[in-house]
Amino acid sequence: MQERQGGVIESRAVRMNKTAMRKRANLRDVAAEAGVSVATVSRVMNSPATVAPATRERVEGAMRRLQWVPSAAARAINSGRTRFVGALVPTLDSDIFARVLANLEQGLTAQRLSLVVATTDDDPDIELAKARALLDIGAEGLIVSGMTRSPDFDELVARARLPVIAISCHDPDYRMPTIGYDNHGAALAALSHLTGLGHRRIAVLHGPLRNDRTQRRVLALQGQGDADLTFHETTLSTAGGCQAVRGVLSGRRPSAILCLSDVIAAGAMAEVQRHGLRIPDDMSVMGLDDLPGSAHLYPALSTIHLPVSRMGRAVADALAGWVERDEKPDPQLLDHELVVRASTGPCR
Amino acid sequence: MQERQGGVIESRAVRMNKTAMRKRANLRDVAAEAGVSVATVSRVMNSPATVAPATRERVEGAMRRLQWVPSAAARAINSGRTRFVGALVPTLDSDIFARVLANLEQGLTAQRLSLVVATTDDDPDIELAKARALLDIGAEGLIVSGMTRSPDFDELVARARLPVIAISCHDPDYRMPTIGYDNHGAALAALSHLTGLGHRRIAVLHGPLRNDRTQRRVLALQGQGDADLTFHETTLSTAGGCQAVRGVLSGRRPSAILCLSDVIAAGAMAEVQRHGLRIPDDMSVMGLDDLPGSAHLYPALSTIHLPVSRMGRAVADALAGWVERDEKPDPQLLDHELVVRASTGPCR
DNA sequence: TTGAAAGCGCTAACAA
DNA sequence: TTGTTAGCGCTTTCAA
Repeated sequence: MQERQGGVIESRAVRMNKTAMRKRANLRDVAAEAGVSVATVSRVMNSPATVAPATRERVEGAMRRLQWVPSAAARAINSGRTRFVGALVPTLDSDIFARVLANLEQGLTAQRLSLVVATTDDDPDIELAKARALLDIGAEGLIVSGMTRSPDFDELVARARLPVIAISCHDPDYRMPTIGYDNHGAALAALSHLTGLGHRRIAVLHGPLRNDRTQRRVLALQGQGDADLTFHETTLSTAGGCQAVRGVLSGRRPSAILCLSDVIAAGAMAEVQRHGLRIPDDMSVMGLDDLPGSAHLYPALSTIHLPVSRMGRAVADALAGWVERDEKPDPQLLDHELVVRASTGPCR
Repeated sequence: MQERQGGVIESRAVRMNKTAMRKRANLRDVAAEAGVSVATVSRVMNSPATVAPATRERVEGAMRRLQWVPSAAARAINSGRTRFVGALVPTLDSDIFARVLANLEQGLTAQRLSLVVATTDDDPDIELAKARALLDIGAEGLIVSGMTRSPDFDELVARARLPVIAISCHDPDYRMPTIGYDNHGAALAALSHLTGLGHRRIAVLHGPLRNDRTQRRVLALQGQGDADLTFHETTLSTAGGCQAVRGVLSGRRPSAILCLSDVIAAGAMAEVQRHGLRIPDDMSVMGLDDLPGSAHLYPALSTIHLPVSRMGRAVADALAGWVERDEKPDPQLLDHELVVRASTGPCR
């Protein structure tokens, strides 16, 4: 079959001068075209200094003529590296994950790693399926959101001995390193800002409870007996905030609305104002996230700042270190911070 | 070296029963463990029906015991497929791209393709570098934004014979298929909504001109002599909108503000209201994009709806068809649409 | 139903 | 400075 192989190369080279080649050239084709061995071609790629200039030029000419592009798969099979990791996030359609991913991608790029994204819609089964798909295509590490996993997920990553980091949450005892903030504490901080202003009757608006970060925030508040809280679940969107506020205002009116996500708060504020109420005079509105836009709403939204950009960079470094140098990172807690702006005021 | 090979397998298998294996198991290890040939193991993976149940079970047991995970690279080298494509977008930190990518990812998933994302910050050189990186790791196709390319980009994709689609724009004569909307027409539609309401003195707020989509929108308006337009470049953010409005209101006051992106409009509306002006009575504000949140701002933003979700799905189908079945897609123009809400009113 | 063996495109050890 | 060649882990004929 050496014969056959030779024949194929020959016919390719011949055809090439007339019309488009039907197949991508490989190292052997380039070597044949340049009249050198495959090793020399490989050297031109990987250690050009060890190749005589004249030879190198001949090889480079051949590469150009054959429009040769190295095969990533072949390189990967030798190096054992694919140089990309996967991120499993609930949705891409959210300012908060966009910001995490933006920073993550930048941090990974600095380490010459690429980022594959996959969305889970907060469904552990989808997460599992997409994790499988990511492993199938060769992801060297994974980022997951929160701490709700499918049972099979753990077996999967254990088998593959895969670096995995959970983000947007914090729990040093979780079976994989977490890098994130304290959702429980952040929710409490938001509430105590309102109670500190004298608010007692407070409507709490939050997204779907199947998201465990949302769940933690809600649970944190449910433990607080000193305030009169009513909880309203809605979709994680401005539309959800609007809708929930319509419900809130149709009943016994609270003096403040605590939104456990800024997107919801944005919708809530708009709807409150559409009802002719002034913020914060007639109604205080508090958020939680601190999206880039929240400072520039009208009125500017008081909220809890979550360090998502910092988180993105931290995760990039942590995962890169794990993947590249086998350094398993420690769990990392990033502080949240109260940001008082114009949407909250004293109860009256 | 057959000896050596055998010896290594042996020692691995032996060690495995005592302590963790130092290396990931491969097909040969599994075959040896199960007492079958590598071909049989491969069949268990790819066409289980052709393997005797008893044999299959033995093999599956061996896979489990050795915690075997197939190598993506080895599979890729045989199939010539990596099953992922790359998207090059200016930024992830924007509602608009988040929404495109969300739909893109969903569409690709349906075709069993994964999505690698890379950000370019609207810089052709960064785009080129990241395109190289994506090819290096084996992307089978690329999505780029707009029509500004580095000269070397074309050579790169030509050499790799790589399917590439340009999005967020429309030009049937562009050297690669475009799937997107008519930025020129959308800007004109926004303007004519305002002029139709009687507005003549209009401040136009827009993002950085190095983005060619923004540039098209601006150029479209600059050709319009019948209105008195002043242009204000700012950052593509709510903060940018706020800041630009401060400049606008310090000069001769227009009766309307036309923002060529909704994010800018959101900031602009907030700042206008902070100056004590009512929208639309004292000032009309018009957007362009129609972000999910724009309908739920206060007041609800009049804007031009760009079909970004539809675009995401269309691109997914087009690129999948190209990559999987070599069907090069035709350019595709998606219609924009005027959405009149509460932020615009008659000039007075 | 199974196995032997030839590749896939590249890297790297070793020889010349 | 260059070439020969044995792998990397898998798929896929072809034979048995």
